[in-house]
Amino acid sequence: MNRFHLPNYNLDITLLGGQSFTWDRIAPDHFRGFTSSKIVEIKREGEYVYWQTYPELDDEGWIKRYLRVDADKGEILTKHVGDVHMKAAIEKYSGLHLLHQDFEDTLVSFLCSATKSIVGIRQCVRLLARHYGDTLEIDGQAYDLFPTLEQLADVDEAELRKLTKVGFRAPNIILAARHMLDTGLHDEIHTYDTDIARRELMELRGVGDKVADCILVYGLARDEVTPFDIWGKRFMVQYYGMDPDAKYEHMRQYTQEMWGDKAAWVGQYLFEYIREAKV
DNA sequence: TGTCAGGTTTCGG
DNA sequence: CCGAAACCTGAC
Repeated sequence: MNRFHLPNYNLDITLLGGQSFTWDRIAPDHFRGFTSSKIVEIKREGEYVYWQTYPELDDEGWIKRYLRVDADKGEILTKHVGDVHMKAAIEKYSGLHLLHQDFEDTLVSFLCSATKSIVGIRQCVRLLARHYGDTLEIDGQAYDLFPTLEQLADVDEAELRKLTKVGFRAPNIILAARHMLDTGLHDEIHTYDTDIARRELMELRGVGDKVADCILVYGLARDEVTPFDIWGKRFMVQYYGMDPDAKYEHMRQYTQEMWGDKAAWVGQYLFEYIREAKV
């Protein structure tokens, strides 16, 4: 396997937290994940990570982008460590990092997420991969890949519901896949300003404020965005005295003022922190 | 068994 | 605009 130096990067909380749903811990500090194009293996030993990509081997550019190894987390965190809640979150999860996943996979993953727990979303994406994704054979072992937009655009809705537990989200997934292929948005959106990208995403059925913001952060690496789910609302209320009835747009404004272009990082830390705290 | 999730849409006021 | 109910499914 390949390796590079990657200190202070917690694979557990980063790969298995609320960002991605396609990673499994196959041994302590050892993970395997799937995307629509790759099976990936990552293992930590000390300050190094050992890794391999399949079927294209040694795709260092891809993995460094996915893990965002170039993001200067030190600068991001020292800037906000003066905040008492962030200080506690950083002490507990100093190795938490943001991921930059494939846009298409992120879109479909978060279309599955509405009113589902992390466990439920993980089940959904595995069933999607099992039934609709390609299979990749590595050392005689078969692995499922995340389905592509082309594959999802062609599925039968009734069959999708029956096979995958996506339930009422089934038509949203199919329509989103077709919309992307019809318009080319999945290629173009990478170049759009964040507000324009959000507006385009929210045109999709099944994409509201929160899902759009998740896709912006985890699939397009827009660091100025904080997605607000129930946990995000909780930390805004409990830590920053926000009115429990505050509207999404109001919370967005407030975090923009507090955290600016690092809002996604701060939000991710507080999210993992309050979620673990179980309130 | 019943309730409620890491939401969004739709419908009624 | 704003609040409330319905929606699939699994977990508690």
